[in-house]
Amino acid sequence: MNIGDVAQKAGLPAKTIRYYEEIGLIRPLRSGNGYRAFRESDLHKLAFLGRARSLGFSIEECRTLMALYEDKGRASADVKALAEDHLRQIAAKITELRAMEATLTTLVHACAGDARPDCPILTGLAEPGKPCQSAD
Amino acid sequence: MNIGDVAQKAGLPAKTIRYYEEIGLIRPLRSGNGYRAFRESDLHKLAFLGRARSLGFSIEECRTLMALYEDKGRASADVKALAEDHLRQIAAKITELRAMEATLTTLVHACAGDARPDCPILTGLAEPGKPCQSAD
DNA sequence: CTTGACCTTCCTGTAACTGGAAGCGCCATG
DNA sequence: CATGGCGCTTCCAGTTACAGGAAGGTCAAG
Repeated sequence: MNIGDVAQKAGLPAKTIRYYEEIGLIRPLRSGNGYRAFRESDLHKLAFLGRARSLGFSIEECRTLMALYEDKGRASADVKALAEDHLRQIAAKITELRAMEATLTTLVHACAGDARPDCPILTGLAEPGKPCQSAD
Repeated sequence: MNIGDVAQKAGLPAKTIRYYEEIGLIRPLRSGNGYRAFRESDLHKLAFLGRARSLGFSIEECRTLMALYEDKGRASADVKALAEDHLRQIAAKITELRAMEATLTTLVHACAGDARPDCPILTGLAEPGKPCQSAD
């Protein structure tokens, strides 16, 4: 399979696939003409990566997940720990976003949104009183 | 005021303040020794920026907000539109994160998390069936 | 033989900073 | 007066996970 085929089947851009090879997540063979020659196993890995990425795992986390996936002697506890850690990160992000949403919603509701210049959103940003955590 | 003072008062790293000057968000004066000389108005702007950033506005959105803030003839509708648009982005992000959270939570609950290699998390990632949207 | 789709590599750019090196200014102490 | 140490300066590199695009090789069809 050439890169276009796997890109189509895995639902990933060819650019991304080349990038994944560059950083060592996959190691496709090469044809005589220099084209990448993907095996079924490469496609399988790419699909795995695509799904892991879509769940928000970072590239490095995906690398670890792939290693665990290929290690037939792994302990499921290791996988679970990684997933739970990631889940905590997701939850934290949601909490942060909800705080932003709440504050901003309040400001938006207070704003008339007409042709006049008076704007509680701007004064809310200008005045102290709401440090509004910016964790990450 | 030197940069250390405003960094302290605005709650922003000095590095960030230099960066904001570099991209034209602020224009502090300079003392004879080459040090940045911040006025109260600069500090005020930095605090404004810090709060806007903490609400998740991008740098470019902050630039627009600052311009609106300084335009005494602005229409509050313009500010509100920007804020509402941002609010939609936040809501979309939350929705996306919640979908990830739900899927991953299901997988995690199905995983024993012991010393055995059997792991529903890995098989869930490996098998097709859950495209798991990765919008942004 | 040419055209066009597909492939290759390489370089640049993104957002919003962070870290660090090299070097000057300023204040205080010995 | 010399020296230390902190604070300031600029500039360069690195971060994440790719995307865009240029320049050029390959392959099948007409």
